[in-house]
Amino acid sequence: MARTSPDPFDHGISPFICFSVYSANLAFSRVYKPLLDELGLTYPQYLVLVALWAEDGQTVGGLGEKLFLESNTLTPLLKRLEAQGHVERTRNPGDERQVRVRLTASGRRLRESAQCVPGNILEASGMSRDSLKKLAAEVARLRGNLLAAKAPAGRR
Amino acid sequence: MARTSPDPFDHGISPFICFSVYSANLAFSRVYKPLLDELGLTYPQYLVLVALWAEDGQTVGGLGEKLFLESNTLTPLLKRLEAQGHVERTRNPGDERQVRVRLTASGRRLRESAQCVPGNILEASGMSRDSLKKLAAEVARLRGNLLAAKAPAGRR
DNA sequence: CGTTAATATATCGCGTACGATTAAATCGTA
DNA sequence: TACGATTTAATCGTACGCGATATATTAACG
Repeated sequence: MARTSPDPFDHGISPFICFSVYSANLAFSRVYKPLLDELGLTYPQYLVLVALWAEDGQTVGGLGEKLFLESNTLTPLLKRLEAQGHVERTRNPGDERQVRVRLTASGRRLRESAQCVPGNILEASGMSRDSLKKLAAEVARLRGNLLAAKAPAGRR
Repeated sequence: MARTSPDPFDHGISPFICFSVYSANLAFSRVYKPLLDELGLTYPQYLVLVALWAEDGQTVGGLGEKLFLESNTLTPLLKRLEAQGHVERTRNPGDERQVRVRLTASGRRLRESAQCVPGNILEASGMSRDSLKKLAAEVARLRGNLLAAKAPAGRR
C-alpha cells in the first residue's frame, strides 16, 4: 500500500513549503524596504532596475520574461520609474508594437547608490554566500517545476 | 524563440536568493489559482482558513502572528471571508479590543472540498515530499533570520 | 492588395501588503 | 479613582499581481 500517509492532513507539508516561500518573500520585502526607501524605490522597481543594469534597452516583454511578470504589472510600474526620471519608454521604430525601456543618467546613477544593498541583504539573511546560492538554486528549480506544471510542455 | 527559455536568466538577477523566493512565490500563487478558484478563495484567504482549520476561534492578532500579517491586511480579507459566509467575526466579550474569528458550517465544509489541493501542489512541485520538507525548513530558517535582522534584539 | 490572425502593450477592477493614522478598550500606577 | 500609556483592530492611501479586455501594429495568406 503506497497509500499516502495514514494522517490525511500530513498533506500539511505541501502547504508548508508554499507558506515558507510566501512568508520568506514578505520577510525579504520588509528587509529591503528601509534600504530601498532611501533610493525612493519599491522592491519590484528595484528588480526591474537590476535587470536594466544588466542589459539596458530591453522591451517590456523582455523584462517580463526575466521577471516572470506581464505588461499589466510592468506598464504602471515602468511609468512610475519614468515619472521618477530613472527610465524612458520609447516605441521601437522598427516595430511600433514594442516599447523599449532605457535607463536615464539618473537611472544609471542609482546603480552606485544601490551597491550596498546586496551586502546588507546577505548580512540580514544570516547565512553564508554559498548556502544562499545553493538555496536559491533549489528554489529556482522548484519555481521552474511549478511553472512547467502550470503551462504544460506541449505548448509552442 | 517565442518559447520561454528554460533558464531565462543566468545573468543579472539569478544570484539573488530574494528573486528566487519572489518568483517562486508568484509561481505558487499561479498554480494555486485554478484550484482555489473552484472554492472561490484567494491564496491568502486559503492560508487563513488552513490556520483556522488547525485552530478555530483565533483572534486577528493571533492569525497575524502565525501568518506574519497585520490587521491592515487581515481585516479586509476576513471581512471578505465573512461576506462569503465562511467565518464570523465577533468581539471577545472578555476583552472587547479583540476580535475572534470563527469558522461557520460553510467554512468547515470547505475543508473537505480543499483536501485535494495539497496533493495537487505536491505533484506540481515536481519534488519529493522529503525534499520539499527540507527545503521548506531551510526557507523558514532564512525567513526567521530576516525577521530577526529587521527587528533588532533590543526591542523590549 | 485586403482581410484576418497573431503579437505587444495598455487599461481596468479586485485583492492583497504595508506604512501611517485613528479609535476604542484595557492596564498601570499614583 | 483618575488618567496617561499600552494594546488591539480598523481605516486610508499607494503599489503591486493578475485575469479580462481593449487597442494598435505587424504578419500571413488568399
